[in-house]
Amino acid sequence: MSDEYRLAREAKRDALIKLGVNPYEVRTPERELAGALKAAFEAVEAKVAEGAKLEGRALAGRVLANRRMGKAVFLDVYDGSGRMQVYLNAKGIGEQGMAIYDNIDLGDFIWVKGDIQRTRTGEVTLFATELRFLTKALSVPPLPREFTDESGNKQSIDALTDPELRHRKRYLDLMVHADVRKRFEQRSVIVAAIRRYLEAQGFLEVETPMMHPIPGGARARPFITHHNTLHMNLYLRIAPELYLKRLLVGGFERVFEINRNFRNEGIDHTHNPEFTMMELYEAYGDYHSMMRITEGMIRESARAVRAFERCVDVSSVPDSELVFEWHGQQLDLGKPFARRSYSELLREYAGVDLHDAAAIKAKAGQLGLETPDDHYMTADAVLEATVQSKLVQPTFLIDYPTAICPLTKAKPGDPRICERFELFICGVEFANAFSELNEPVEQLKRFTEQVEAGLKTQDLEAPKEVDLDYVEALEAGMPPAGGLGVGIDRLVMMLTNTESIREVILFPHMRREHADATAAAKQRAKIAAETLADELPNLPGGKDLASLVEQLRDKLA
RNA sequence: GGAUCGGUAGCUCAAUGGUAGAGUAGCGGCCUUUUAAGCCGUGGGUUCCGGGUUCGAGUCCCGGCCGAUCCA
Repeated sequence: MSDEYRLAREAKRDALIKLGVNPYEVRTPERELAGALKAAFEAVEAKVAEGAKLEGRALAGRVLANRRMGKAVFLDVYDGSGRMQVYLNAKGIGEQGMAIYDNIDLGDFIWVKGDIQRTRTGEVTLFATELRFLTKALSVPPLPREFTDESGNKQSIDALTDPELRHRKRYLDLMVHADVRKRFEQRSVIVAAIRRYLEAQGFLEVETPMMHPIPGGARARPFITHHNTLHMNLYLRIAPELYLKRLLVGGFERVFEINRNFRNEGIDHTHNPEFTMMELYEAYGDYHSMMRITEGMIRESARAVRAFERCVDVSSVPDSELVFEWHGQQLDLGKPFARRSYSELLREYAGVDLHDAAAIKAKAGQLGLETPDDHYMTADAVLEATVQSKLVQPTFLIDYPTAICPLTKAKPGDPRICERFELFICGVEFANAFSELNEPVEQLKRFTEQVEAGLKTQDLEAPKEVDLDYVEALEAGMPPAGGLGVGIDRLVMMLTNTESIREVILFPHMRREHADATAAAKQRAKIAAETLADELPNLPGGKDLASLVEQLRDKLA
């Protein structure tokens, strides 16, 4: 029978109730962390020659190992700080206590109190004089095993190695993999370091809408959602950019936001449909100040990770210690980042002049690239194919062609080139920044061209509509400014030497398990029918159609 | 979107087209300082789903679902 485990645990749960024990206890008596108890014990030990002892200390946590030695028992209890061994016997906790013990399974939570001493084998152990049951686990935790094989090598059998299971049931992954927990702690350390860095420079953290009436600020297909009572479609944001710049118009001079963006594109080891982006805007700044901030922010994040790894103070980590390994490369984040111009690198690696449309087209053909019917978009494809992977050490790729940067100010003296950079490390884009375009007339022109070009070429990623409200905001006057976006997930990947974005996102997107293609299609059709039924009555002449849709909806239901 | 690989006990994995197994976890027993505890005994399966070939399919074929890797 497949649920014998569950039945056994349910029986123990019921036995606990019979003993007068609540298997889902409400309150936990005072307790200390395993790590703190060990440290305290070792401090006592340092002063006492023999028989060091800490009396009457309590611990709470999850039981993940149970070694019964006849009438004595050793449990491994884990809390947020780590592991502590607990010793139980009838002499310590009484027959009643041992009766409770008989109903403990791996995965359950308990509270114990007693004296801390070393065992004969030298392990710091809590010899329990009191045992309380806290929480029953009805399923078996996947347990990692370590053992020594025939040839004497230490081997470990990892529980839960299947990435699918690990991601779908992240709670189990976290429960049994200390390194996974650590990676997410590092993520938090990185985000905290960024906040600290920006706040120290006078940036204000703000929150702007996640649901946009017109998606903008990036080239990407949006997710569409619907507001029922407003009878309008909304888009999950693809970038916060246009809202943050409205704040510069309003008078905030330094703002940033760390939050999710949503892009309706494929999923692979570097793309998750929702990902975390840091965007900031600095009034009176430009792309030079953005380079300074980008470099400083990444360096401070790196320093924070090093300090966390070594359990030392952040300020004690020198720049020379900021070498990180990623994709098998040694990356020196302590040294100043290189700056190379777009046209220079294109000439160096592709052998073509950025402004020579014919040469670019020929090169693209030679590389077998799908060429959009657009000079500078083709140039960008050529650059991506020839240059990008060569940029291993941190490199600012600067001075982009204006034609592919609708939100960027042109360089004084050359309208074909604009003040934008992207930061590449190991061939991966880490940051995107520019001197922000703040001329409303020019902005309207570029937006309009972008929409028209997108319609003409059926470009799904191009904007479908001009955000006139944003242009109107610029008419009120936005100060000259620099803006910057940094992908947080990628930064965490680099600083934790991780190859897949799914390993740095707690709950990466997964398809539904046991999905049925037919049922899913029916579901989508049903949603479409309901939306239509909702919308049609509001259209002139829509009433007749609405009744047809009602029939359709009933059939699908 | 394409190619390749994978899905077997709670977990980690075996199984030439011929009775689906092992370790661990579970259950029962012995053992009051163990730590992969040990020893004895014992239960546990929709082999991802649906078809097909075959006397016979975990295995071969087709379709689907869910992943992984590489490519676009």
